[in-house]
Amino acid sequence: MKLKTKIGRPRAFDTDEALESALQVFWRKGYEGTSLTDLTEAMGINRPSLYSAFGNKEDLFRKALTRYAEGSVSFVRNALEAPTARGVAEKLLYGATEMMNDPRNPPGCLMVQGALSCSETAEPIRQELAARRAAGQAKIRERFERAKKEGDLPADANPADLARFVSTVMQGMSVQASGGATHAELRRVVQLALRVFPG
Amino acid sequence: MKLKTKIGRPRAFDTDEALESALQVFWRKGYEGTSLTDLTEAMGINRPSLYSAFGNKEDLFRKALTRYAEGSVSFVRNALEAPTARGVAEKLLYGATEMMNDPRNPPGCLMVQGALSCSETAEPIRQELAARRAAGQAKIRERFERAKKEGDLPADANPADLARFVSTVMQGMSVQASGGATHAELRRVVQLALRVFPG
DNA sequence: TGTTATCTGTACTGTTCGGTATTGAAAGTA
DNA sequence: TACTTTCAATACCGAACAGTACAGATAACA
Repeated sequence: MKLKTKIGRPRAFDTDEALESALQVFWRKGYEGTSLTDLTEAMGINRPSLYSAFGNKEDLFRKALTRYAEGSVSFVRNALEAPTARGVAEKLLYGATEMMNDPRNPPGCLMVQGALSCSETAEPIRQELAARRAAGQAKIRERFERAKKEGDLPADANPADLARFVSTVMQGMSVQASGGATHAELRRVVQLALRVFPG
Repeated sequence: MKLKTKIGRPRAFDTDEALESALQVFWRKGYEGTSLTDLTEAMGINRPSLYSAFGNKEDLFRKALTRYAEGSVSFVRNALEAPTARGVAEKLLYGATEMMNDPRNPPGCLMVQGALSCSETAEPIRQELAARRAAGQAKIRERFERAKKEGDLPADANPADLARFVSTVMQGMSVQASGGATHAELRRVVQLALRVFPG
């Protein structure tokens, strides 16, 4: 669908780079805190170029969010493949500390920082973020259910509760990082959280 | 200073009720997501009345925040007086579950939901919230330091880390509540978090 | 070398934002 | 009753918001 005839004036900017710049701005300021002027300045393009390449502000945010999920958050996929439930939790939580304190990016997690509370007009974005968080948590729960079947988690363990616990800690870490918590501080939080897991 | 002569037309609205209404709106929509129109409609007063009684939007938010800290968050003060570190953690975390799921209020915690990410103009509010969260965490740390001296926490315990852990879980719970987590679900998260505390 | 399709840049749209000038109403004081 | 003080309500301000019309520029195609 991008393979149409190449007739006409070619695009003068790299859409991938522009999307990455937009992602950075949304990550730092949140959906509502970001203006189109913020975006066009960071992306180095004009408004009509932005609209023709990405649709409107909401479309652009969703595209940036997808890029984020497939980029910075890809560590989650690997974490879920760890051999034990404790290993999964370790990789998730330590992975989160690195992601949320990467000096190349704003602190915290876009799925938390993007739109926790907002006006009615941004409500669809808020819900999209909540749905993505819930989907991630469900993936963790499924992994823990498997771990329980495999005897890797004790028989009295509750996979849903453990998944929610891990999610809650990661989301709290986003708030902490946004408030200036250092990488070392978050790692010590993770060490404590991991006491909940056998192994 | 409110006891000046009562000359002149008296105020036609209850400032306390109006402030409570403003708090509810800020709590639900966040600082930037709330417009002056949202506020005046909820408070049942006109703009000039709002400005004369509360100053500008930022002043009003700070007043609402103080009301919040002295009202809904007052359970923290009681929690810190529990006899043991574990008791403190229990009261903090279970208190948070009730506060964040009180059907009379929006879900979550205003100090988290108010302004996690925002534009430059709201940056002072963002920092105020971060400072208040840090102050609360410091209070918990001091309480845990005392517990360690009293032998109530083991000698190898790190009060600062434990305080950050409890804060992190509470902040994560705010995100969870904002996403629709139920009271029972949050209570089970708390049960897991409390495994970190001896007793 | 035209023609056509697409992009870029300027300048603009209507709307909403936070904040205020102004006028008239309502109370206490004399 | 006349006066002073304070509040309430309308109507407005300039600025910023998301989004777009339009004209000029640049490429592939015939």
